[in-house]
Amino acid sequence: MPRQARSSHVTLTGNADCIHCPIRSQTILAAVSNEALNQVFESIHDLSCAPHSLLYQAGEEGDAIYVIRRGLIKLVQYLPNGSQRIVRLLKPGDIAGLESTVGQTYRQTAVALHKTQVCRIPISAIEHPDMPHSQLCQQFMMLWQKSVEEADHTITELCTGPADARVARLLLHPSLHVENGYFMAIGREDMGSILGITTETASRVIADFKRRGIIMATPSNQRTCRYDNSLLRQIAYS
Amino acid sequence: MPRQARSSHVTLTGNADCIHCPIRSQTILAAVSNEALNQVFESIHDLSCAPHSLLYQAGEEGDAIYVIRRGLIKLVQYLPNGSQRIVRLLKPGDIAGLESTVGQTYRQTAVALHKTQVCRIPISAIEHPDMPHSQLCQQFMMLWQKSVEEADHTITELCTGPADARVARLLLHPSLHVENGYFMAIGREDMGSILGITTETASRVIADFKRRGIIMATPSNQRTCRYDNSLLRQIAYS
DNA sequence: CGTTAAATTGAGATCTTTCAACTACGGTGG
DNA sequence: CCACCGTAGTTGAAAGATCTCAATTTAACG
Repeated sequence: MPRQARSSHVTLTGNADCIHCPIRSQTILAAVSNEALNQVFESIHDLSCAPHSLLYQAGEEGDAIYVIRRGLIKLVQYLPNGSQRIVRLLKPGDIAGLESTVGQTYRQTAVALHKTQVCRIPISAIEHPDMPHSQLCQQFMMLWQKSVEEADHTITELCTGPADARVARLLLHPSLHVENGYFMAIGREDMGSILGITTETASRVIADFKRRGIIMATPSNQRTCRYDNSLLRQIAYS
Repeated sequence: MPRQARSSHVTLTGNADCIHCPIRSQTILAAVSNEALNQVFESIHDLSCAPHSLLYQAGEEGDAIYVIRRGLIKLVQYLPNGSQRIVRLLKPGDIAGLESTVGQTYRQTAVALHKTQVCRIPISAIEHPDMPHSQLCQQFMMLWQKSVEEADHTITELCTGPADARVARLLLHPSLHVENGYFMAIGREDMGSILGITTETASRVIADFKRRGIIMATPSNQRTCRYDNSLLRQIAYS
């Protein structure tokens, strides 16, 4: 059963400093000139999200997109029967709430998995007359394409095959990858919601992987885990 | 194991008659004036696809999009281990090969399920200087959004829960819906590939539905089936 | 150090797959 | 016109995987 957010907090860090943003070149704002950016600058905000905090909820009027700068966001969809399913994981560089740019309400609920930093860019900023629409359009197309690809990847890799293969593929997933040989730790319940298996099964598979030495806890950092790439791959792709 | 296409044929019916096309208003060409259309007209072709024929294959250079006019198309993705997974079903009005508009190779293989008619619109036509780029851009955004939504729907509804609920949700899916109370017949193997279950399980569930009177064959038309909407819904959403 | 959430584990019930056999159907060629 | 053949669909039985429910352990945090 879905649990309600408890200590959830989204705090306004302040105005975003897009001009000096180190990852701007990797976002949709890459194509926007400093001059244009100055026009919309004030409406763009830097947010800090505590674990379990909500960026937005499914059904809300979509008035902004969110660029993930740090951490992980899950897009959760609730089913008619009350259970939930995680549809996508968003990592730094990804964008949440794209549907708001085509006038849609948010399709899923966006929840921070870890402590997360995001940039909130209101639709009004995107549609500002000084913004380079044609270039932005190209950028958005690419983002859409990426979303579809990611969703298709979820269907083919994370919803297919036995539980151990799914878990292995999830651990190999780029969103969880931090550096070579390490991945982000992720709760068993979330794991289950992504893979369409129960928490217990996820736990059993992970426990088994640990026993077999395929993954091992990193004592120094609780948030990451070390793994044996080739063994994981073998399990993931029989 | 994936079977190779046998009698597969895609035949060129001739140049498309976009000007008189009855469904043009529902496609991306809605926003294109007759004048602009006349410029690209010759490159747009009307194709007739036999069952099992290929529109394009995964990995091919994407040089056209395909508007489905009649019939059903499946987008199939092959997994490293050789098995296949159907990622999406496309019905009349949908578009296959959108990724070609952003310079990508085709991500999946597009195969006709039944006898199908499509319109092939080359990228060159879309990018023709006389075409209304800004409007087309809007249209494409909506199409992308629809693709993502469809993919997410597949994740949450067709890859989640017990086999009977999945089958029920598939039968209720808009792509299979022909008219109130009827849906398109679909092979058990394809069913399995969409739902992530085996052919046998799909067959058993369908046989069970038939015995319980939830669905019944339509004697007059082998291609469609009648169903009890409320019973199906009950099974689909416990 | 106590409290609470998360993770783990066990055992039995349930569901799905696997493998194999069998049936129904539609076309083909004699 | 009919026997033959291949494909798709169906069914059974046993093995295997996953889920459920419940108990327990571990970790996290004030």
